[in-house]
Amino acid sequence: MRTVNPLKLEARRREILAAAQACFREKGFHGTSIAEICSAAQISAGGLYRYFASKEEIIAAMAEDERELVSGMLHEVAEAEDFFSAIESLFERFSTSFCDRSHVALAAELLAEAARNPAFATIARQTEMAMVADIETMIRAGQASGQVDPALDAAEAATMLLAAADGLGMRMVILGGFAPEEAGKALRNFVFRYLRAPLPEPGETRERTHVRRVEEG
Amino acid sequence: MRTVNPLKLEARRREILAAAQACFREKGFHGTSIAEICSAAQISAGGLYRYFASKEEIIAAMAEDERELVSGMLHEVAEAEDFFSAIESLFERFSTSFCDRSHVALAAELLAEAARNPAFATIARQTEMAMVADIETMIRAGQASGQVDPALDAAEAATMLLAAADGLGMRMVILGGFAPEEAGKALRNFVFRYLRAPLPEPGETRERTHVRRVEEG
Amino acid sequence: MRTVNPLKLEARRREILAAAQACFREKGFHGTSIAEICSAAQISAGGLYRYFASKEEIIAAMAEDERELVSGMLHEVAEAEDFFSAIESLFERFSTSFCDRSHVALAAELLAEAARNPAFATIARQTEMAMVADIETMIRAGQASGQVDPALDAAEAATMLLAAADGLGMRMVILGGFAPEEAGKALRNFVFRYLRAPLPEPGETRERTHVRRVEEG
Amino acid sequence: MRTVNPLKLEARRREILAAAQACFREKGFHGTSIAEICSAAQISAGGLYRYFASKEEIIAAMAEDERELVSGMLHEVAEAEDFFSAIESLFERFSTSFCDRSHVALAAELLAEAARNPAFATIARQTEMAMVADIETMIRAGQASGQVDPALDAAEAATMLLAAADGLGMRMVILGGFAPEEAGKALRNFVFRYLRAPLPEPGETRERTHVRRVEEG
DNA sequence: TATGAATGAGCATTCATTCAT
DNA sequence: AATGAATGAATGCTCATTCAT
Repeated sequence: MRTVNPLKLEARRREILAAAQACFREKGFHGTSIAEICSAAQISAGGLYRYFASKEEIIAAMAEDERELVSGMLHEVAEAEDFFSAIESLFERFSTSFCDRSHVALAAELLAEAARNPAFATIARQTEMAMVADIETMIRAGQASGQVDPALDAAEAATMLLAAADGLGMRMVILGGFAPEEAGKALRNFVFRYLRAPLPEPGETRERTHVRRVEEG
Repeated sequence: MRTVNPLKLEARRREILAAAQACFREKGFHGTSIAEICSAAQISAGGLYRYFASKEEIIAAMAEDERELVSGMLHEVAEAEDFFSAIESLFERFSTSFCDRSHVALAAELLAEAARNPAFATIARQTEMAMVADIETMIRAGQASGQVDPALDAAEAATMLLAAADGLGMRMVILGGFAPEEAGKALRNFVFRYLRAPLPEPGETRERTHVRRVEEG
Repeated sequence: MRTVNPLKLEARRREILAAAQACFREKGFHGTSIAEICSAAQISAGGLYRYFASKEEIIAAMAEDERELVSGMLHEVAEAEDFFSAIESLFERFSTSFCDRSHVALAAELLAEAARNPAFATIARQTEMAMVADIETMIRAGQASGQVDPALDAAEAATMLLAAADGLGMRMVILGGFAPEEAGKALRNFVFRYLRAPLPEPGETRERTHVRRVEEG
Repeated sequence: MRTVNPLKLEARRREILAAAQACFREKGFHGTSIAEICSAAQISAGGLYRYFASKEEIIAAMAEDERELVSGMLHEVAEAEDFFSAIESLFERFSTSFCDRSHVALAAELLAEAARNPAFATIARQTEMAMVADIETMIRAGQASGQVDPALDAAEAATMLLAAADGLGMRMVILGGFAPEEAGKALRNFVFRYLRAPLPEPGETRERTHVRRVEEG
């Protein structure tokens, strides 16, 4: 008698997911058929349905995978001892992985789907909350160290930061003639201006520890 | 009768477009069938195809309509005599029309489509360029009047602003429990912090014409 | 009050027919839409239906036109005083007008249609009968003059001749690599061999007026 | 189950093809819908498309089937030891299988399609070439045995023979009142007259082995 | 357990024909 | 007499999903 091997099962599941992701990136959710995923994952249609109950579930699982990946990365970044190095590391990741056309296309599609489908909305919300929480932590650290304006609401600022990065990423991909470095510079510029602690009022003698001014324009 | 009536034709076209938009808002591009649009527009399938060559063309026409609407609105706003009143007017519009769930869903879907389909990408690009141009004008006016940091690159700032508004709007809709006023406040807060002219260095005696500080948190 | 001008009506009808024929030649019956014919004939859909009750009727009318043309031509040829010059003239026409790809395509399509549709079959039959009759006349003349074997059934031979020409024409167009001159030569070769009077038996003293031998191979 | 059964697949494919052929024979290519074929083959629309990529491919496959059938038959006939028995066998087949109205209708339609569609043209060309080759062989044998005029170009004669048979078959179907036997007789008459070796000139003493004269008219 | 053949509703699109004007 | 907008049934084809083996 064959015992079910849950590890092998999980491994196969991840293989399918990876294949699906590759397809989705290339052709989008609506442009990818189950048959194509089956081909890519070297599995039969019937077989695939032992791992996922529907196409929607595949998309959702993939989205959740992505969520864990991004969340993990962010969490890691947020644990950097210093606010400054954390934010720098963040920029780097942004330029590195967010520049990919297919990644942004997928994100946009996921967002569009989430706007209609509660199941996806839940996943998106969870991702968002986790990310906001991590960035919020970073910002609070920055506030504690005097690098970030203490008057800012950390949660709001975190959301804002994500929103800006998101919007910029999409513009980068859709507008085409828009280099990743430019986007990176614009984002960095925005972050520092938005978060910066105000200059000390005349007479005050506070250390200038706040986020350094960046060359603009 | 002999005379072709281009007005009536155009009117019918707009009716169909409006019906299509309503369908798309409710169920999305992929969730709406031509038959549904026909039902909504009270026209037969064959009739519809006298006005549009394909479903894609309907979507594109609708997107362009939206483009003209938004561009027009923005242009109007940008022509306000004063930077401050312009930006206030902008916030108001943002809260009023961008709050609509279906509107954002449509925008997200369009974006997702634009990431794959060059025809839509072109439309999106044109919209974006027109909007950036108008906001750039606004920002330059603000820089001239000393309300906006002259060190800022106006075009970059305009793009940034749109990106942030976009990202925020989508978060508002997808995160659900996120009130328009909060989003509005967050956006306003962002804009003023991002655009504000630096405080005069100690010793300088410059009028404090820059964007007033807003209560935060 | 406008009087109906039957001449003008007939003229317009022929214009439409000519336009339709051009379309059919280019794209075939099934590949041509009424709308295309309307475009080509510069007439509205409604207008066209004042002249013809259906698409089928247009095809039929065109076929009948063709019939009259071909019949007329053949009749003219058949009236040549001499069998030999008649048959030569026929070969020339064959090479000239039957070589055209679109002509053969149309003929093939008409034949296919006639095999299913009695209305077309009738037209085809009439054409055929008229042509057979004329060629029969020619052959009889040839028999009278001793150029054609008197033992031949003239009607059968006429049908045979048409069949061979038809089949050869289609092969020429469909097989492609097959020059009109080759086809012409093959046809001529066939006709002379098929029709030729037998050589006089030894001892007979008959003038050698029969169809001259053609160089073969 | 694990094993793919290519035999069963092929069998089902042939079933579908047979059903399609029946439909096409009855109503023609354009008059037969995929739904009708599905009904006849007892298969769903989706199922059918597992075997054929398009309606066109079904027609093409059927045409190729026919090609193999006819080619095979001809090849068999051509291998007869004696020219005379081969040609007799051919006439018999012609009368037997070419007499069928639906068969000729199909052939005519295929020809019409081939005149416009290169894919069909290729198939038609291959069929033709195979048939010509076989008949050419027959004719050469006849020339070797002195039954056929050695002056004839065998390839040309083979084409001519097919053309005549084709044209005659179509006339038979389209003209309606035209019995298979008459057509058969006409064809035989044609073949013998066309192929016959010339009578020996007076003085020559050659055996009269050439094709025997047939009673005419 | 895995296969892949089969399903069948659903889709966008076409087009000969009609008819109010 | 002529227009051209409108019809609507029909078409070829797709694809997520099921199930006998």
